[in-house]
Amino acid sequence: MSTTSIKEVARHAGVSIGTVSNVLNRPDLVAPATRQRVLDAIGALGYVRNDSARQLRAGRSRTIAIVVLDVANPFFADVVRGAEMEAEQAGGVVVVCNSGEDRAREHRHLDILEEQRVQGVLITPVDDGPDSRLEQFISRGTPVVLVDRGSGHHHRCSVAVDDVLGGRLAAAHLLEQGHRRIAFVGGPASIRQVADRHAGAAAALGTNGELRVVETPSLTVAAGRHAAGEIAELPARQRPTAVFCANDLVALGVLQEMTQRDLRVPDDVAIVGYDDIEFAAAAAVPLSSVRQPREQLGRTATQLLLDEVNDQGRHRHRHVVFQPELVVRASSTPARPPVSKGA
Amino acid sequence: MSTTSIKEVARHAGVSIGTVSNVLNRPDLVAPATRQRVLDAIGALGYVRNDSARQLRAGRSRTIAIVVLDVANPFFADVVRGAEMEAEQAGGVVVVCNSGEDRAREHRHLDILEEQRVQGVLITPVDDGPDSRLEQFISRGTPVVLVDRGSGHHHRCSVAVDDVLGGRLAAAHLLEQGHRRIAFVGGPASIRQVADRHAGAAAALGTNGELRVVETPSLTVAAGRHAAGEIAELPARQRPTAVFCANDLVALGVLQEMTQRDLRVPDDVAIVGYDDIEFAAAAAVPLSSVRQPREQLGRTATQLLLDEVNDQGRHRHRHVVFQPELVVRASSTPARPPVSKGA
DNA sequence: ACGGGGCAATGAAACGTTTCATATCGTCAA
DNA sequence: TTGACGATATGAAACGTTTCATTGCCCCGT
Repeated sequence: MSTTSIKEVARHAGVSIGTVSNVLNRPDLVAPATRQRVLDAIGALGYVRNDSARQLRAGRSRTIAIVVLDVANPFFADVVRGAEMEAEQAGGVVVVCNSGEDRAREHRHLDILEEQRVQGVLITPVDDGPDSRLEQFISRGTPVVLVDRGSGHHHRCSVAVDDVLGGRLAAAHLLEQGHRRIAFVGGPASIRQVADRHAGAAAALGTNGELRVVETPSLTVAAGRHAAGEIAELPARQRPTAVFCANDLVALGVLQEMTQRDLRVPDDVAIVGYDDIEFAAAAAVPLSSVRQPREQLGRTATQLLLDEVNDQGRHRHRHVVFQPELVVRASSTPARPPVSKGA
Repeated sequence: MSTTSIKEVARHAGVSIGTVSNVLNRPDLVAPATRQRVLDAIGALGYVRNDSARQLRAGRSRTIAIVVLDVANPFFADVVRGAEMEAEQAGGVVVVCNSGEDRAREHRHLDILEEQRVQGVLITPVDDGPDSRLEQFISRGTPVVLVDRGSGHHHRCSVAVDDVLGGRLAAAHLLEQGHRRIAFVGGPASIRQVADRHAGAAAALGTNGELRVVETPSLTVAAGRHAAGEIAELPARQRPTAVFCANDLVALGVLQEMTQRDLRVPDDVAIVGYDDIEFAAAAAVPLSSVRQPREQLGRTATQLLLDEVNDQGRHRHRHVVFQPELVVRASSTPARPPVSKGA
C-alpha cells in the first residue's frame, strides 16, 4: 500500500510540507535546487498523490461521469469515445457507468457519483420524463447534460439527434420503394427516442400506408427475433412487407429470424434499422439504417458540460440537435435489379 | 453545489457530529428517537456524504477499476458485466477505463487510479511482458489481476482462456473439413492471445497443412477487410481455402470483404472467428467461432481481486485458465449438404 | 443511599492535501 | 547605512469524515 505521504517526502528532502506542495502545484515558486531535491525525494520514496485529500480540500473532483444504458451497445461505445476525447483534451477524466437499463442501478450510480462530487454527468436516463432522482441531483448543483433525451427541459443542456426526422426518413424511403404495409418494431414506447422514431414514421406514412406497431420490452437482438416471429406468423396478406426497427440490434434480430424462417430480405420483407452500427454493413444482408453522429454527440455533450462547469454564472443551457442521415443498403432495396448508383 | 456537511446536519438535528456519523455507519448504536431526528435533518437539508473525506479517513476507496483495451469490443463489454455483477454483490463499485490499445492512455489511467487509491485493478495491459509501470503499481501495494494475459507472472493473479487450445480447436476443425491451405489473420503478433491462437493452429496443422500468416495492425473489422483483400488477390491455387481469425471483428471484416469480392463463404473460403460475439451468429453467413466464457472471466477475476484485498496475509496468487469451446456454424461447413446434427 | 453497569451521546484527534499569511534573508536604491 | 522589496520557505488552518476514549445519565441491586 502506497502509504507515503507528502510529510515523509518533506522530511526526506529536508523541507517543509508546504514546499513539497508547491513543487507539485506551482513549481515555479520554488528555487530550482530545492525543487530538484524534492523531486528526487518523491522518486526515491515512490510518493503518489492522495487524490481524496486533494479533492477534499478542493471541494470538487476532476472527473466527469457518463452513465449509459448499455456499455455493450456500440452506439454508446462511440458516444463514450467522443466524450473521452473531449475530456482528455481538457485535462479531465471520464468514468463510465453502466445502468443496464435498470432504474435501480442508475439510481445507485447517481448516489455514488454525487458522493464523489464529480464535476458533472453525461447521462441517458433509463426513463425520460421528470425523474425525481435526477432532478434532485441537478438541484443540488451538479451539472448534467442529457444525451439523446431531453424534450423540453429548460434547466439543463442536452444533445440529441432528431429522431422524428430519422423515422420520417426511414418511412419515406420504404414508401418510395413501394411498401404500403409497414411494421414498426421497438420499445418500450416510454423511451422518447422510440416514440419519436415511431411518430416520424407515422407522419411520413400519413394516409398512404399502414403502420403496425410491435412493441418490444427492450432494444436487443433477442427482442428483435421475438418480434419478427410475431410478424412472420401473420397471414401473408396481412403481413407487413417492410419493417422499420427502432435500433440496429433489433433489426439484426429481425433479419436473423426472418432468414431462419425462409423469408427473404429484402424481397419478402424489407428492413431498415437505426444507428448504423459497425455491424449493420456486415449483416447477413447489409442493413439500411439511419446514421447518427455518435462520436460527435459525445464530444458536444462534453463541451456543453465543461462550459457549464467553468462558466458558472454566464452559462446558458443549450439544446443541440443533430440531423440523422439515411444509409441505404441491400436490406431495403430490391435484390435482383443491380443498383447502378454508387455507394 | 451540495455543500451541506455533516456538521450542519448535526446542528440542525441538535446533536453532535459523532452522532450523525453513527447514524450513518452504525445506526443501531443510536437511540431510535435521535436516529429519526437525524435522518429527518438529512432529508431536509439534502445532505450527501462526501466520499473524499470518507476515503481520506479510511485510507482506501471502495471502487475497483477495470482497464480494458476497447469498450466498444463486445468481448470486454461482457467481461465488464461479469465484473460488475460480482463487485456489486460485494458492495463495491466498478469504474471502467478504456485504454484504447494505447500505452500512454493506459499509463495515464494507472496514474489516476493510483492517486485514487482504488482497491484493486483488473487489467488487460496493452503490451504483455514486464511492463514497468504496472510492476511499479503492484509493488506499491495495489492488487492487480491480469485478464486474458499473464503467462508466468507469479506475483499476481490472472484469469485467462487457453488460447492455444482455442487455436488448436479451430485448425483441427478446418483440417477435418478438408482444408489444407489455411490463413491466420490477426495482430499485432506481440499480443499474447494472438500469438497463442496462432501457435495452437500451427500445432494442430503440423505437417498436414500450410498456415499462412497475415498480420494486422489491430483486431478490427477494418483490419479484417484489408487482410481479406490481400488474401483474395492471391492466385487461386495459392489462395488459402480457409481463414482462421484471431477475433470475430476481424472475421466479420474478412467475411464482408470476401462477399464483396464474390468469393463465397464457406464454399470458396471457409472462416472461423474467435470470441463468439453476439453478432457472430447474425453475420452474413453465421460465423463459426471459438467461444470464451467472457462473463465468467470477469466474475472470477473480481473474486480473485477481492480475495486478495481482503485476505492480505493468506492470499495465494492463482492463475485460472478457462477452456474455450468451438461453435460450428455455416461459415466453415459446406453449404449445400444440410447438416443433420442438431445445434 | 450508594456504587456499578449499560446505554447514549460527545468531543477531539487524525487522515493528506492546499492555501495563505507570515517569516527570513539577501540585495538594491536612495 | 537604512529601508524596502523580491524571492523563498515556513507553519497553521481548513476541508468533511470516522473512530475512540470519555462523559453523562438512569436504573438496579444491595
